[in-house]
Amino acid sequence: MLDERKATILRAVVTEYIETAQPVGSGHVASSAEVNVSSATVRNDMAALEAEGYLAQPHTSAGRIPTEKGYRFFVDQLGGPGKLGVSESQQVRSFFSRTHGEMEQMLSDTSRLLSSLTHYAAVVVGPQHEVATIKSVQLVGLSPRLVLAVLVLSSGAIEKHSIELATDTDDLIVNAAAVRLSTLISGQTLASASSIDSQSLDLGESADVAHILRAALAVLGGEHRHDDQVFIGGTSDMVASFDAVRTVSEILRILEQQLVVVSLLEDVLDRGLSVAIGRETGNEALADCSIVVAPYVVDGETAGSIGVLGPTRMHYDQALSAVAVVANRLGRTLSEG
Amino acid sequence: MLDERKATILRAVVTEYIETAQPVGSGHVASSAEVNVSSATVRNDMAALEAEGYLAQPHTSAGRIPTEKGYRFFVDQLGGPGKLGVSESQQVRSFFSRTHGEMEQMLSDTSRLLSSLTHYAAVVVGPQHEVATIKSVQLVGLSPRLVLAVLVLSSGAIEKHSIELATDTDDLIVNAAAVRLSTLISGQTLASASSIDSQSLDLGESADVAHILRAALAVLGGEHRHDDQVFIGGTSDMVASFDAVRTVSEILRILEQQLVVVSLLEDVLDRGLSVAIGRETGNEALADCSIVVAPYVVDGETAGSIGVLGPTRMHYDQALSAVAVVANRLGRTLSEG
DNA sequence: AGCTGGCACTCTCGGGCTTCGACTGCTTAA
DNA sequence: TTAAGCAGTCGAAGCCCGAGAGTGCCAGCT
Repeated sequence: MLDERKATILRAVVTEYIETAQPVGSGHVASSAEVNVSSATVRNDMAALEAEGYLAQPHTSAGRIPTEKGYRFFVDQLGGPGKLGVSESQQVRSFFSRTHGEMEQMLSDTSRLLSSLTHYAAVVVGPQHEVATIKSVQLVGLSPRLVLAVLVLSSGAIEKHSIELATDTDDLIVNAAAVRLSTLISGQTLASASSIDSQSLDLGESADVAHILRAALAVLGGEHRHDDQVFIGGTSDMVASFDAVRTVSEILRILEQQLVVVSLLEDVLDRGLSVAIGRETGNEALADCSIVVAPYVVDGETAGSIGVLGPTRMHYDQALSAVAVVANRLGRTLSEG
Repeated sequence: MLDERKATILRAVVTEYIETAQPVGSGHVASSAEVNVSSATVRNDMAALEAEGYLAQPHTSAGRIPTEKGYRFFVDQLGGPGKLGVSESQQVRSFFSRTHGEMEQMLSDTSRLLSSLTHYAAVVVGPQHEVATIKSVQLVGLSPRLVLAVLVLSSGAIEKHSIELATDTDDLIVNAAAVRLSTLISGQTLASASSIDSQSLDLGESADVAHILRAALAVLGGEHRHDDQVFIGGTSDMVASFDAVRTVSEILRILEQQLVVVSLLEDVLDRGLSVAIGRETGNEALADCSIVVAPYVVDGETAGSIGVLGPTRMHYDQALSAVAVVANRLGRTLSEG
């Protein structure tokens, strides 16, 4: 599609623009190291690249800036993540050697790590609970009509659900229900636990206990995917890449809607991409943003995803490497635990 | 200190400036409803107000803008929070009638409510755990050397701590330790639980069980205040009040450090204030910001605090009312549960 | 045929200049 | 003590102009 020289010129324009945020002219390209032709030749090729939709001109007699198609070509021909710089990979190593236990804390710290590596906003989506099995379940009565169910999953995650009862209860009943519930669902996955037929268990229970059990199972079934854990860090870094407060505000609004963020990342992965550029993100408010995303694998299963959100003119190579390395290490660390 | 007319003029300047973000001149003040003197008289008084430090001039022949001292006077003479508008108080009522159970979710939603009421960033600091008693404690073995301790507090909050062991263990030992631990600390406060002398319990335990118990108690003691729960919402709204991306980035950096935010709010409360203006916040990066904060009371005890963070030219009356009303309702709702 | 140098043209950006208008401060009179 | 008037100040906006950066195209060279 693009001959070698045009590809080189396009590459040069993109890297230069990412660096300077200024439209880049034929002169700069011609004087760059990889290009050995005169500026006039570059001009001709740049005109062709513009005609084909890879570049755009903010106005006549200004330099060119890459279009989304231009960035897309640039990213595609990058061909996968490169290596991390020494200080960065040092930082990653020391982070993962230091980190331990406490999943929630770890994921939150990971988002901080990723944003500090890339200087963009980092998003870490916690493991799906569907594959994890229930390690332990506990019911705690907080008030006569309010019971808290606390589940500990094999992944180390904790789920809590409050159960509101129609009638008063007491600790004895709650404990009886807890024991029964524990034998019913321990060792199962959340999905299979929530599909237990609550009709089948009325036999042999007191009405009160059965009442609580049914309410508990209903609650487990109800909230399925609702509580993906999402950790977002480094928004202040990312903000510095933009110059209109208006844009910043819109982007922050997106990031505040965690459900949107999660589906954003998963959409991108579903489409088999690791980078979504501008409108490719599927969100008009992110027209000036790109997303770099990677899944992480725990015990052979894709568990969650991590990503960074930055301006379309982001340092794709660095972001790709950072995301890839961190996803890899995070998966491995979670697998051990 | 200030005669009535000067106070009125100052009030007019502040409200006008809050509305328009433009320096306000003597003409505007003179034509405002509450002032019945000519612009020349206003000019004289404004010059005096400037000399006394309530107003400042960006440059000669521009209008005046309030200084921090000016805002301070304005806020003080406001004399406590006023009433909320009808649509806002409607919103609050419907929120608190809808909300129920699940504390974490409730606090997070509260921060959303508060930011939607004020259009500034809202901070909600969860109840301190120190006063709450331990309702239930559970130990779950995740791997041979990793045990998760899950505490349910009377407030409905959940604390989890991972415990790393020096030697392998198994479920039998963990369960024995859990039973023992439960009898030891159930019903106590976190503070008193963590002060249990771990020497006194070696008797009558197997070495393995004692090992876990000691580790568990150590962990409880260690992290004391560390995990205040903080919920921040509405940053995108607040951002829109500023016009320099630079400023925005610095403010976001502060908000990302949750520990800083918590101590910021508590500092203000400790000084007996409900509003901190500009540098009064004690943070140079927040020189252009003000904080409005209120504690909330659960079961007669001050449990936590909520606040909003906005530009110094914020709508103090609205913010004060919103914070006061929400703090009040939140405390009452948490007291019932 | 393809590349290059040259040239005319376009358009932004910044400086300098002027005008306009919004203020102020001061002086004077009621 | 207040009001009115007046001169003075300074930023904002508009305008012009020159400089500079870039472009497109053409003619000539390899």
